[in-house]
Amino acid sequence: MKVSTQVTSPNSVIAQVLDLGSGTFTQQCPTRTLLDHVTSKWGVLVLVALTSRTLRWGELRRAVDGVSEKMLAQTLRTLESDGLVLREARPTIPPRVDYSLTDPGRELAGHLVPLLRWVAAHADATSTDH
Amino acid sequence: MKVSTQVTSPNSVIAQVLDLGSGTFTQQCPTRTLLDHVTSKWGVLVLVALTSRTLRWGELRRAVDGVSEKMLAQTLRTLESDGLVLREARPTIPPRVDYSLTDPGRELAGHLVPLLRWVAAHADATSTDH
DNA sequence: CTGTATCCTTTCAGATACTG
DNA sequence: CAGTATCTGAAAGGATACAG
Repeated sequence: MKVSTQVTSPNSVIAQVLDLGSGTFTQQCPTRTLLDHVTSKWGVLVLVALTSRTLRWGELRRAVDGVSEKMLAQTLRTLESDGLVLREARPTIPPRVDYSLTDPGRELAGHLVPLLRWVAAHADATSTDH
Repeated sequence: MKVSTQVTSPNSVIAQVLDLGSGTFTQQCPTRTLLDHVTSKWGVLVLVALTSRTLRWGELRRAVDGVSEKMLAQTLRTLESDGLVLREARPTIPPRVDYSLTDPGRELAGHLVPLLRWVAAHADATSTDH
């Protein structure tokens, strides 16, 4: 009859905060993978940039300052396979490819925008108070 | 009065979406650093875990499944220096250290919780439709 | 214009061992 | 209990060249 101080499952705290079944956001959970995609360095910025409107490859590259071609391509492929971004290639010369948010992508971006607004508003304060 | 297709600054798209001055979230912008901290692999989970209540080191380690001691320490130091997490060490034997959210940290976590809820709700769908 | 392929450097991250 | 220090392999990321 052991009354341990740790009766609950490993990550119960996070699951509890989110009102979800225990086991969510454990290491093996698929949520972890998706979370890493959407919170990736470039993923966040791409999703937010596409909030305004459909953008072409070149426009995206300029919108997301500092991204390399390699990382932009990789990020877009990931987000597309996650069903968050729609890629539409037109077989014209010169080629033209449009990127836009899917419905789920737009929903997600809706959560990211206020987050980035908060970050922008507090970046100065946090960098000066240490 | 030039009405070119590209009159605005490099990353104007993102600044426009966020209703902020052009230049926000450029590569050199301090917002980028803070954004990377709060959207880091372990940072997000630590902040959400601390939403429920103050947690001790050992509790945090169990709450954030899969994190190594090294990464937990590194993440906590970063979040503390950003003014998001408060660290309170008690000089007792054995040592006890409490971690909690500061007011800004709590505000930020308020944006992260709905994001993680959305991710949890869509993880299955996005992983099966490719 | 829209990418892909390759190389190379830097950073991330886990394992292990050790300290107060 | 709550960390730090060091080592090493894996992964991210950038630069360049090139292709459709």
